[in-house]
Amino acid sequence: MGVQERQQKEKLILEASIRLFIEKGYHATKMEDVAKTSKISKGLTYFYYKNKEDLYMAVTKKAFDELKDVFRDIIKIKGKNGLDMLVELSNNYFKFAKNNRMFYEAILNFMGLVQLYNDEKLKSNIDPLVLASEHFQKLLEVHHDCGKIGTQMVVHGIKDGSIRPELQPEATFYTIWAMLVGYERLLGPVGFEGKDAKINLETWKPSFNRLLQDMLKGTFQAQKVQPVQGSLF
Amino acid sequence: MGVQERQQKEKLILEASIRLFIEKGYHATKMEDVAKTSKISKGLTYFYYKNKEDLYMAVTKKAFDELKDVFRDIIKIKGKNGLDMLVELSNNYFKFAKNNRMFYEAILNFMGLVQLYNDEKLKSNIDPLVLASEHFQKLLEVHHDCGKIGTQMVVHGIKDGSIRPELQPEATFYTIWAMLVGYERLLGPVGFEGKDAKINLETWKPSFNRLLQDMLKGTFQAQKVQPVQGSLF
DNA sequence: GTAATTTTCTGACTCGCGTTTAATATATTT
DNA sequence: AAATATATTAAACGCGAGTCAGAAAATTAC
Repeated sequence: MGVQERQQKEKLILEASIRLFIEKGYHATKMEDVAKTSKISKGLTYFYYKNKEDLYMAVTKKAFDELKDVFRDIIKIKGKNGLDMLVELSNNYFKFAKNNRMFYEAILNFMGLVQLYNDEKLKSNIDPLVLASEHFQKLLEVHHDCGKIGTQMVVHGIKDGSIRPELQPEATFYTIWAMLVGYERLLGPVGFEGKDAKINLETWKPSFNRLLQDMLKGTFQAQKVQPVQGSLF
Repeated sequence: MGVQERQQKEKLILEASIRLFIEKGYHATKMEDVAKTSKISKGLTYFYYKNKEDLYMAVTKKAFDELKDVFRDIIKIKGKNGLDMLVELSNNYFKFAKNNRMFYEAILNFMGLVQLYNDEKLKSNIDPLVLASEHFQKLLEVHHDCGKIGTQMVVHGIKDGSIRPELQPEATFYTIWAMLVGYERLLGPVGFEGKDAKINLETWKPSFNRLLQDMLKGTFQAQKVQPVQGSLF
């Protein structure tokens, strides 16, 4: 069995687990389910993946690769200025999170993992097999790739005049990304703010977009934000 | 045993589990550890809490209450304009996340839970005992409280002229909160961006602060962001 | 072409741990 | 003090992640 065949088998298991994780979630998916769906024995899954978390890391890698595609798809479009690219990225980022919830959850989980990793005291809380896994390092790289692509968009924007020139591109992009991460996370609770709340899913989005763009452009028209029609995304 | 005594016993178990969760993390903490630390039998913990997740929800409630205190401590200070309050909130929010990592992790976990809750298809993935728990509803309320306090800060800022008046206070505050959530989450990976990265923990923070304030004030001085001395927070 | 050796694969087994339960002690009511 | 309700325990259950001894298949050696 060459490298080729081994990778194909790994892919089979990976795809089975992705299907199951999407369907029932990580915890409800049993290793035996994964084995059955992959039409192999339970023991064999442990031949290809160190343990369940290692498998999840492989899923996370797949997830992050797909997210990276979202970034790449936008930067390769010609005839869009930098700011518009970032607005488009913002929309597609939210679409991605909505339509690939399990994947996005995995990405966020990874970010949390890195938090632990950076803290010498908490590093030991991470499954050592995960740390030893090839995926962990790769994931850091893909994350960095996304950062680089996004930063390019800001650079574009500064060059074409759609973004104010005094901004440091990398820090600016990561701040935008931060807004996207946080907005997506807060959507849930905001969806609940009934009664005395003046905000809801329909009204927040346009305000959010305006603030994001104002921050980058720095040219304010003192006009009211107009609510959008229909549902979001 | 009156309500009083029961609550005291619950508190004992809660405090034991908080200590253990901080020390070893949720998964590494066994229900028997909680029982031993509380000096009761394992079975009895299930008399006071429905299951481990229910206990974790109680911990989350405590966590969110503490976060709410961070919000309240700032709004009650006199002689600060709205913008300065929000800058201070931002600093203290990050401090809170750093110094109470387990608590903050619990809060983020809750936000993820609400995401599932809002999705009819994924609602069933949530432990039904958690949904039935008194804590779940209470957590939504505390979240809302935080939103209200933060919104008040924006309202202050608009009144005292430190924040541009055309902004919708609630949407604006939630956007700020989104920035905080996302910044904190991205800190981990950014801490890794070595080699060709021009950003690191020291350089991002001041840029982030500038962008946040620019967004709110809308008065740009076209000056370079100056790096801060020393470590962050 | 077959024996020796390595690699792939299986399914029964172990073991830890969350949760349940039957039995007991303690408190409360009548 | 008997009857009832509440608090508490220890043992047992059940599930599922991970292991392991050995079978099957492929590869190499002669």
